[in-house]
Amino acid sequence: MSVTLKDVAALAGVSRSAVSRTFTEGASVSAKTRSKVEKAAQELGYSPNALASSLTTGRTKLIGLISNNFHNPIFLEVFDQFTRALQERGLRPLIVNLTDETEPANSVRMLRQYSVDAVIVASSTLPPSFAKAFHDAGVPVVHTFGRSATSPEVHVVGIDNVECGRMAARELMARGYKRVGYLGGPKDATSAMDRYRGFMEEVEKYTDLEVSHSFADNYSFEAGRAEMLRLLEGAPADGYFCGDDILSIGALSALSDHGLKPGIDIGIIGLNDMEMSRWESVSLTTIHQPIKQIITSSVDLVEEMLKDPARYPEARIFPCRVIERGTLRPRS
Amino acid sequence: MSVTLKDVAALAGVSRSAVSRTFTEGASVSAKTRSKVEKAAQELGYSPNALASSLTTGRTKLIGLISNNFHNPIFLEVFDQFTRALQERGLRPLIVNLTDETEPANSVRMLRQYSVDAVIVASSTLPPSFAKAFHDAGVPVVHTFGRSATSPEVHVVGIDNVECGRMAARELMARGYKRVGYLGGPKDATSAMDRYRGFMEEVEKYTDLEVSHSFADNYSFEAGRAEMLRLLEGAPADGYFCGDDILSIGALSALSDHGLKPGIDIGIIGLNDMEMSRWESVSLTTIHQPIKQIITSSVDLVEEMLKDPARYPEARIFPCRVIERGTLRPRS
DNA sequence: CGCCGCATTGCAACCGATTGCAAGTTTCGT
DNA sequence: ACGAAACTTGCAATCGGTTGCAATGCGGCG
Repeated sequence: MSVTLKDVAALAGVSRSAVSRTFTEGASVSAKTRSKVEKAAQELGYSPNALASSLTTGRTKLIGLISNNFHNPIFLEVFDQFTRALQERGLRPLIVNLTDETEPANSVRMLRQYSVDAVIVASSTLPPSFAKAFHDAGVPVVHTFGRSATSPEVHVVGIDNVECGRMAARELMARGYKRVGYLGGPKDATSAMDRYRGFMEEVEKYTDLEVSHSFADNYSFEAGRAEMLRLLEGAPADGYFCGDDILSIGALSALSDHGLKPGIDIGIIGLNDMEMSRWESVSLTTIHQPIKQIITSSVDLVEEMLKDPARYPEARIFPCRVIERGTLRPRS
Repeated sequence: MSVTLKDVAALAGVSRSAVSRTFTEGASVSAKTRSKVEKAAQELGYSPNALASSLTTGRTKLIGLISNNFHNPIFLEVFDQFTRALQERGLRPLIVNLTDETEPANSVRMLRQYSVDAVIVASSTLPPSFAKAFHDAGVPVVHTFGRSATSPEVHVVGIDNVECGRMAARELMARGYKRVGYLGGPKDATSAMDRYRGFMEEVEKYTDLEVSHSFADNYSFEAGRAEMLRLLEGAPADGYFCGDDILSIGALSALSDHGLKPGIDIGIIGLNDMEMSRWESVSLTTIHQPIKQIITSSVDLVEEMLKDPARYPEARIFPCRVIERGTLRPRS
């Protein structure tokens, strides 16, 4: 079928080893043999079989990329960045779509069958135990957007969600909101709970605040919208921290249904600063998360793990900052 | 390092062949050996190395998934569908992000190195020659969202873009628009040109129309918005066919900047019917493209190619229909 | 009881590459 | 010109599995 090492060796009149060596960095081949081999390879249209070589080298350059969030537009940006960053380093993303599945067992088995060199868990909702399962199975793993910890069990790259919760609370208070609410992602999402914790921690320092909270079914426009519509049925707060931009945008849509103006009637602050939040018609005040750096850093970390698999687990936490646009009233 | 066939064979006290056979469908093994092997495998946590076996079987179950569109939110839906459909069939998507690259040579070489069983080119902008390059290299390929043709050189699954152009034109005319415009994707995108062709074909049948056209830099919100802003500087048309929903949404944002109401001051019809188009604040009248069926059908086709690689190229074209929402005035 | 046929099993070659080792060839200093 | 050091090169084993083939064992039948 396809042309192999042997064919090239035969045509070039050298041994298979010689061919192999001309295609591996830093092997000992004379200029003469090399050129003979290259000519033959050219002629036959040969390119080495990466999987066969992985058998002996133990490296496939395949990286499992796992996610469970295919409804939040931010993930298009995330995939774009990840796939490019990996490609630039000669690594290949093998995607696992985890929708409707929370058990790691299947993914672990599957990715081990394909001998991935490492795994990236790109999810802000999965618990640390998920990534841990790969670690336990001997597969190097980094959990991007994962729950940060002072002594992580696996590599984590992301933000301090608790601190973001505090930051949002402080921002609402600085603008004089007195009836504040947290509208978070699903209760089983670690990010939703961490942001909630930070938010509550901060608002509880004050006694003149009326605090409420609720959780959307998932991180999506529809869920954010539905939850805000529900809140508007009763007595809503006047300032909300929505745990994610796409929830915020859903919530904004609900406000608009009720003829309420964001930033005037009700304040909203999001988290992520995704592309859409900058759109004129949205203009969402939000907490910026440095996605690009997080992803670059994650892939850096993957490379370092490949060099030293026993590397001690590390948490890389990036600072966030508030981006002021139009959905909160001015600071008082 | 990891546990292999040999380890299991040793523990179970059988030959390596026996172990291999218990893990391959329909091989001849007695119940007794099978259970011995299964017990040993269980104990050692063995799972077969898919890549090693691919060496002899010639099947990796790896499918290259190539795209160059990571800025259009519709592609999040596309990736979701593709990855799930492939997984359900036991196939693994190996992603290639083609941003800023139009030459197939690199992708072909890379995917051949990884011995993918087949390739899916998911792009409405790449020319047929791109997919053809895989075919020529002996890699089965299906071009999803590709340019349809009566005698395709490779398998194509998608819609008839020319017909969609006509459909949009008819729709604008049925609603009494007289100064009509096409605001398409980039000029080098096959879909943009095909839609343009159909649109012009239809409007040129009438002499009482004033027709204009322009092309955005790419299929993105920003590009659609920028192009519409530019048009609004001069004398805009009163009814536009935007070659894609995300362009439409960008254009809507531009209208809103100028205080213009879609459906009242200027009509807009898009194409795709992506999730966002249904959002209240958008409510885009658009041409629905049956994404899910297209993707399922593409993956079906991949499976059939695996069975019969010499399969004769086929075009599977799905019908589209207009979804009426709020950005065109009522039919007159 | 003997023979036949079938299911099961292990041997060994092979898939496409890499690599340690030893033999052969250069290169270079003196 | 000679010998040692440094390169090159091919052989053969190996990576983790698969599979054709021949050998083995078994049951069943006459």
